[in-house]
Amino acid sequence: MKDEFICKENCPHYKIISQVKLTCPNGNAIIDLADMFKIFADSTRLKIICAILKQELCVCDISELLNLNQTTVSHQLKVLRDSKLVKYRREGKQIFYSLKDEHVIQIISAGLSHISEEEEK
Amino acid sequence: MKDEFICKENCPHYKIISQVKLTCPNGNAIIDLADMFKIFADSTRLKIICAILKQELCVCDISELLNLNQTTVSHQLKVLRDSKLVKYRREGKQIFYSLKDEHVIQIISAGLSHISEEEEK
DNA sequence: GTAACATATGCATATATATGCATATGAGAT
DNA sequence: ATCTCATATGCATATATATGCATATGTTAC
Repeated sequence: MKDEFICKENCPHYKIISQVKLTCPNGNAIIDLADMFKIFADSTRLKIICAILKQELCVCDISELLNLNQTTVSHQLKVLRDSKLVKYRREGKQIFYSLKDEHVIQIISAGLSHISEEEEK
Repeated sequence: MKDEFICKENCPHYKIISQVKLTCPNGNAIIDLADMFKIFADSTRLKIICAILKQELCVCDISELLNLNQTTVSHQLKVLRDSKLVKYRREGKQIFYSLKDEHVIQIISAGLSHISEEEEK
């Protein structure tokens, strides 16, 4: 990628750019943030999250409720476990999942309020 | 997908399930929400968003600042335009992009506060 | 008009990932 | 120990999407 032909002298506003560089989150934080949003970027996972938003449910309940294959639910629950968004407890043969903290609710409601405002326009 | 062999009589907690069905966002809202989070789920787009968080920048500035190919930046700006998260204005040959509203900042800071709390643990 | 520049877009490709089948694991009941 | 049930996991596959090259579009200057 040659940078000579890209508006080197004319265009870039160097003073602004150096200011922005200071205030931007650093590269790792950005990647962590993107990884976190990836978790919410799948409708199946979002449905699961919403299902356990207010109470714990076992895997089978979630499958039944959302009309999803048990395998699919387990796969996505693993993703949610790995990203530490859910906790779980065993009770006999069943495993009950629930949300780990309140941040999830904040993130989702921030998203929902954006969506709903878009619809008004 | 046969539903007979899935814990039909033993497991599902039908009363809870019917309650949850009432409180869950409906399918379309979930899909819209997932689509919105998809936008934030890519580090290149997040970088671009952060770059224009506080002031407008032209495409060339963004490429320069983030050390990204101009084509890549244009592609991702198109995604952001299509999802109505950014606005833009032309000034001569250059086009300046900026954020469209405050929701973006709320969503990102909700995400950031989750990230930073995770690190403390 | 043409040349130069800033940005956008079509196409091809590489990479990620969501899903489902088959099967493994782990727990209770007999 | 064996059977059944609830859940998890390995593997294969289909789909989505991020990127870059080549090129098109739109603007200014001459």
